[in-house]
Amino acid sequence: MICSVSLLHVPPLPHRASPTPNPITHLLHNFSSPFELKQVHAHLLKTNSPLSSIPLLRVASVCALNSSFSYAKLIFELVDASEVALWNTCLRSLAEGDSPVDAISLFYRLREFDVCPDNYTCSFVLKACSRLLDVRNGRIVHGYVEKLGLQSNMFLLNMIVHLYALCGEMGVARMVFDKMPQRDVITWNIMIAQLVKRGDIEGAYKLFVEMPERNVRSWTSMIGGYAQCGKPKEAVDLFLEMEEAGLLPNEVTVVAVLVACADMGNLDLGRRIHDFSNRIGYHKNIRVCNTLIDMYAKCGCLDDAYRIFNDMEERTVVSWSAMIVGLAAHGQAEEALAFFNKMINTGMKPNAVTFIGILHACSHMGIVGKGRKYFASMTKDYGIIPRIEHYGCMVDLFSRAGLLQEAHEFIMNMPIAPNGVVWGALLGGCKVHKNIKLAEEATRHLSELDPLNDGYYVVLSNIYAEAGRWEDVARVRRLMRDRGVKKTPGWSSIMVEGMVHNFVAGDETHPQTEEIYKTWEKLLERMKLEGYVPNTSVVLLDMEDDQKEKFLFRHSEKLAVVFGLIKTGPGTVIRIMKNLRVCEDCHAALKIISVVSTREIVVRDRNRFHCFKNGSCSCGDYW
DNA sequence: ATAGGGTTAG
Repeated sequence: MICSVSLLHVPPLPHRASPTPNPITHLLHNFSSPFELKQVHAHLLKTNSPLSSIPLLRVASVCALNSSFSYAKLIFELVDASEVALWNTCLRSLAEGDSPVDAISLFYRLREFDVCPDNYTCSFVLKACSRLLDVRNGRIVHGYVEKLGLQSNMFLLNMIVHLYALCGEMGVARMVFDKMPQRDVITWNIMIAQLVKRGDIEGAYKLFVEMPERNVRSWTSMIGGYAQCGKPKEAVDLFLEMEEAGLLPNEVTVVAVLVACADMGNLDLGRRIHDFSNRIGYHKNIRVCNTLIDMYAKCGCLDDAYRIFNDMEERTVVSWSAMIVGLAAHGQAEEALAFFNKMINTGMKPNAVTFIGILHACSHMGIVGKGRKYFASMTKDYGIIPRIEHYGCMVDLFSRAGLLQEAHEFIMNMPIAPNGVVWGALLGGCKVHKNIKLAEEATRHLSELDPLNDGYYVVLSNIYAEAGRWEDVARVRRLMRDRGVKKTPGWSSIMVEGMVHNFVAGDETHPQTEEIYKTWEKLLERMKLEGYVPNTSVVLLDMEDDQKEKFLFRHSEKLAVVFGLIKTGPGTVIRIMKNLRVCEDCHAALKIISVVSTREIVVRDRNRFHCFKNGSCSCGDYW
């Protein structure tokens, strides 16, 4: 009996669609026991089927794994190829199939029956270990690699380093890495990517600097790492450096740098990457488009986000969710919900993030009833178990709407432990709706859950200040000092001609400070004619009103807007980024500025967008 | 034969 070698490459393929639903054919390709094999065998004899219809390697694998090892060997005698090579092919299909454990079992049987593993054998078993995160067997295979004298095979050592790192054994990975007589780019890249994944961006950067040569993947890992850990500036700088070095970004690089652009609101670079992607063809890539949607939405350009979404030939749940989350952040609740309906109608299944967007939209527009409905529907209709984020949205929804008691009860009845964000949402509602008692309750939990977050102390002291309880304000201040908590200084930034200009309150460091304040004075006169009245109650210091006005007029977002008016031509949209939330006075001022300057002003707040146009804001003053 | 990618509440 001779069989054609092409048979060797018939994979087990449990998924293979059989044109004729013949149960025997099906069994032949999917059997997993010698008993089933006998049935097949009997059938083949009866029908006199050609031998070429038999997937020999699968037969051998199943036999070997089911204590008919010698039978398996017999099969291999029929084939004109070396025995190890045949076993290696079996191992590979097992390692890459949906039962990698079998590859490991087969490996041990090979040893039992004196089949000597070679470098390929080891590579496939290591692959199986990686897929299973099985470091125990990995260690054993590592031992064999050394015993077989393969300890200088870079392929294998790379896989071993990768395996240890994947399984969280960074120390061992590092030791193997350090001991390697030679390393290639991949060795370094494996270490860098794994360090980044474990959040050790500094460790990764050290290796990145140290490595003798870097390829696109090395750069991409670092850029992605910085983008992910909230250091978008570093990510962008590295990206520019990479371009300088003459390397061409790939799709993954583009995604990574776009995430950074989104985070820091760097629209200029984001647009440039978009152009580049269109030129080079990356715009056909779904992930690139999803990230572009998010980038544009986070940079305040919903129209552009929508254009990307619209032009996509294929969309995933992420594309839809990115749009919904973006619309929610812009306060366009109705549109967000309309999007959700369209999404459902196209048969797309929403996920947990989709609902974060939906609930976010409801809470920002105060549509409590709908929020409740969606929260219930999420589990009932889509089987999604609410996560802490969803509970946070609900507490925010109730709190903003003034349903503070309900919010409190909701927290007490949560099936999972509330975190700082959840109590923080209640605290925020307490400030808007002036409820000192519940604010104090929230604060009690917050000083346990998130004692170093300055924001909560600030809100509480603001609540006291508004009520004129200055001795309590002083007490909170003391508490902050005792705990070493410092108030984050507010800043606003604006990008002009590719340069970021940053302003803090009362800023006098900007080279054009004088011009800015002069322009502000002139602007202020026109604003007052339009009905602007400074709202000094937002200045929570115990002082005279004219003093307060001085503080008020030097808020960073006002300075940034004035600078934008000076530096950009008529009709240009002014885009501001802010690290905290917009104060009530600035909010009122920006509405009026949008009228007297006939400009659109988009402010990205700590957690949403305000789009000021013709005297009103997209948030509908509910924020 | 060996290395990666997006959306997330305040």
